[in-house]
Amino acid sequence: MTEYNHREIEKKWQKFWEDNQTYKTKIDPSKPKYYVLDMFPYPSGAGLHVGHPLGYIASDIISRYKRLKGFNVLHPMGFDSFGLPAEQYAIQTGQHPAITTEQNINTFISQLKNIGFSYDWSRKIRTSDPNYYKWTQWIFMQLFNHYYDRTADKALPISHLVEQFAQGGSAAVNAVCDEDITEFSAEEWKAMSEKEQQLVLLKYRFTFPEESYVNWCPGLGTVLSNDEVKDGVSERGGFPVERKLMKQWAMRITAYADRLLNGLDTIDWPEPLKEQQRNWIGRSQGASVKFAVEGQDKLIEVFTTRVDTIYGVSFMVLAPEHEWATELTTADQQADVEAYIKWAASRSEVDRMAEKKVSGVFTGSYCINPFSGEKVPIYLADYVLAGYGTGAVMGVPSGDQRDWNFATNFGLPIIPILDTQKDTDQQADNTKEGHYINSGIINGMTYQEATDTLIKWLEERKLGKGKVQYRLRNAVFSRQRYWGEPVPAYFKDGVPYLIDEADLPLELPKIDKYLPTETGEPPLGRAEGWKYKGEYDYELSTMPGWAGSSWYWYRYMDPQNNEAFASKEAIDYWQRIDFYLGGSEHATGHLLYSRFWNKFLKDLGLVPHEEFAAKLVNQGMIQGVSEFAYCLKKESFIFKETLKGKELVIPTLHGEEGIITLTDEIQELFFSADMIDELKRKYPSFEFYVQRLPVNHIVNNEANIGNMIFRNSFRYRDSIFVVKNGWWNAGGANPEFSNSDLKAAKFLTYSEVEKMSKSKLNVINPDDIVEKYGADTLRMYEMFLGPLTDAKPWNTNGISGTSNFLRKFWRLFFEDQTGKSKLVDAEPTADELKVLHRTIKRVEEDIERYSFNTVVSTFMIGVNELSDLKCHKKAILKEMVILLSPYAPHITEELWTEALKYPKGTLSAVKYPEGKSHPEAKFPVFEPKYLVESSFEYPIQINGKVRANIAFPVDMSKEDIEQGVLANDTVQKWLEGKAPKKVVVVPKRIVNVVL
RNA sequence: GCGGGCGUGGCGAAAUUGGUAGACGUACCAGACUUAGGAUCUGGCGCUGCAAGGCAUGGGGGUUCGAGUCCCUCCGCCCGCACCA
Repeated sequence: MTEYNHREIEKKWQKFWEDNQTYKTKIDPSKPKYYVLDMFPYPSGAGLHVGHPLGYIASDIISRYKRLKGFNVLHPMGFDSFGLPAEQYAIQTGQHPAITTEQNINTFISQLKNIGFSYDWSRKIRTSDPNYYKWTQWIFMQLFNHYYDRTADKALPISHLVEQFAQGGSAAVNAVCDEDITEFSAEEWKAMSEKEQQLVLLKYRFTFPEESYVNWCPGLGTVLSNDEVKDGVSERGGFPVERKLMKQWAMRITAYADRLLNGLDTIDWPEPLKEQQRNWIGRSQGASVKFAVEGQDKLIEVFTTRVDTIYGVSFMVLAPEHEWATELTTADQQADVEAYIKWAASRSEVDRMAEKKVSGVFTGSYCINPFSGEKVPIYLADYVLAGYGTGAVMGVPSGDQRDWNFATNFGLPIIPILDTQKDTDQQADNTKEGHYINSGIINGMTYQEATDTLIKWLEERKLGKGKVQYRLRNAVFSRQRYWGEPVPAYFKDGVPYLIDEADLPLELPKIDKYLPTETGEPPLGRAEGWKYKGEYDYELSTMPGWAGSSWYWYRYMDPQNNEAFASKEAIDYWQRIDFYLGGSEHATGHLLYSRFWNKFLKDLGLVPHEEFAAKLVNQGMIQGVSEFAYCLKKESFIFKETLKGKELVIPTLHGEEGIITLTDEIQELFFSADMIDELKRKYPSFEFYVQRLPVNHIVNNEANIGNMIFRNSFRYRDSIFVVKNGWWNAGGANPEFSNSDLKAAKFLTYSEVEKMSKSKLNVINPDDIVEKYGADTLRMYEMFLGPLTDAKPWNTNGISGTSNFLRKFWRLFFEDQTGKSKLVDAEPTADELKVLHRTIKRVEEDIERYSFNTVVSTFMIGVNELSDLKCHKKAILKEMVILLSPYAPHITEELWTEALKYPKGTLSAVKYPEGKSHPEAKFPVFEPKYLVESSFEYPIQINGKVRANIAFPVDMSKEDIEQGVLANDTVQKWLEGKAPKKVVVVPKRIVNVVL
């Protein structure tokens, strides 16, 4: 082999790893375990783009590094293969989603293998595989069969609940349940029919069907969970979402609200992500207060975080959807109220958020403030949300700006309640400082005294209590789709029952079309004769996407097991994820649901940890650079030819007219950058007449025209365009172009950084990079781009640097032309050892703190220095090979076997599954001997007091400093330039500075 | 509005604890070699200045012998949450 040929080498070693099952992992109690996991991808039809591998490369480096450190590493990969795109493709083409999914998975696998990941592919899983979703269904059944017992503070079997009901009725039970539970005695329980009992139990089960308002997305024909809705439209597809009352399965995640919150303090996850989860759970401490309705036997309960402001209440507001809204309406207000409710219901989430105007309507009824006994009017207003708290709010205009706005609008009194409140007739003041006024029993008290007094008063009279409210709501668990896990439940007499465990998996039936039925039932309604025991109707909706991903890390531990989701032995050994890597977009979806299911499984004693992933890192997104040009919209087409070279009259949106002189720069409908700026500045509405046209640029950002090379250019409709604000050829300056081909180059495009996606024509396929530069270069370059956690645009410009580095490394081993080995057996010099040891130290430290980009720099520096030293010594280079192997596994395997002539496959410890590894094949151990000379840290004394430590440069000798001689003039210069006048170096490593 | 983060050369970025700011890589300039190439090697490259030097980490102020790093303030950018009572 003469030159570094990445194509040959990578093919060879990938085949070797596959043939030898190099990365197959087994339980090995003699070694410490380490579990590295990537969030598994949805296998979309578009295949991988360069953004996907970023995290995979980092986790692969961690895996290979940990293996070299002697850990038994579990590093699997699989596919979250249920999902919408495959189903929509099925609707369009009639092809079964399983087929599409299978094809996509194969594409993904081959792309992943191209990059040389050390996955144990024998542990591959797919959530859409019946052998996998059997266990998703099994966990669902456990959820159905358990409830949350507050006394035990954990999940317990429903059978335990039934026993307690039989013994002491509902009073005997302290459990998480629906709000609308009615009390019953043990005798009443026993007297209930089977159906009645089941309906009661549903109010306790972790998963249960219920009528509830859901986010219905007509565009997708399904419901969405809160985290799948962004700004009132669906996250996927951007279709409008409306609120609709539907029968849905729900998951009682709220039972774990406190544990989900507290658990965050025990895990090493990014702080912003934890904060997002805390917000999502939204714990707020306050009180509930019951207001009696005048003339009716009703108590309106409100939740407030400021019960201390109770004497400032001047009105009561209910959400328009509140169940008592109509009952509280008096006859003369009926028309107004009905109109308001109707109007409020018609408004979408988006309207509601966009419109800040105060709206509301008086019901005609009044309620009584339990403290003051005062009568306050009851309103309906859509600033109160039906879904949070009780759907009712006490209005305190002096202390809350929204209440203030409402009160001002409807002419309601504003009562100041603290002596420190200012200008409450101008705006609300939410201060907690000062002493209460106008406030009955709390007059003169401070905030904490007042709150305690009021809550005590309420609790004594059973008119309220201290209460903790969560923003977190139960998760909707039904999707009206085909391509998901069937729910293993059937209905008898309107009550849901689980199918027999022996009947798992409940497989997806074949259907002829993938659309909902004519009657509006989910696609599974089309399955002919699909009934449990031929008799009972199955649940027709399927599970949401997050079901299969909420426990998958356990399946990798024991993927083929047919008796359990994973054997006890496997779970006991692998425990949990040590290093989990994925995008932050899963903060309130996958990562919250997974924590919930894991806690549930922990309560059942099936898994050992309360939290499933000890460490989590969010990799930043690699964005695409979208090139686009502006052109006139079709409607504006007439301007092009007729008005070229003339003063162009541009009509604007608002009817006025503008004039601009068009030059030759307008051709082919495109506008130059200068023109766009000018037009935009002059005519703000100009944008209305132009459209953004995405253009596909040439892969390597170069184009050949005649004998000139243009970089950063793109091709569109056979014309070459030069990107951004200028163009140049190899010569640099702006030449005049006479060639007619080049005229188009005068048109400049814009570029924007945005998410990589097929529709934006900005996708870079890693296969192309691998083909051109090799997988090792891709791996190193992606790490070199910047900190792992930062979002960054893909930019191929710098890739030659890492490519050159690998070639340079190669040349340390071989003669360029002859292919002869350059390696020698001579003893390394101190300089050579210094380079090696410094590299080892930095690489180790940087990998441990996940600073993958600086590791690449360290390699480059090391190799440059070894080149300068003309160091071709085996003793040095074999350690460099091991050191580099996590980053560039192919070239290092090749160099090891070819140049270092060790037996094949001794590079990494994992090659010897029987536990034997070559003595040399360990990660090099840091040997401080040669590092001492690279830098010193000395404490520096100023006027007798140690003020700082100084790191002295490499080329200053230890003796010089200790003898008080400053040999190095850089240090001297630096110190003299600053405040100290004289520097004295004293023995015992103290530098004494005299001012 | 609330919460979190960030701001360093033409560009991506280093600087682990307050201690020579800009490592490393790109891009660019000059040169060497030459089988003319998108190869390799050498030198240069924050700004300013002939130089010595001076000025530089968004602006201003502070603490310190010493600040990219800590504190205050203003400006700008990004992310998350948002009628949550």
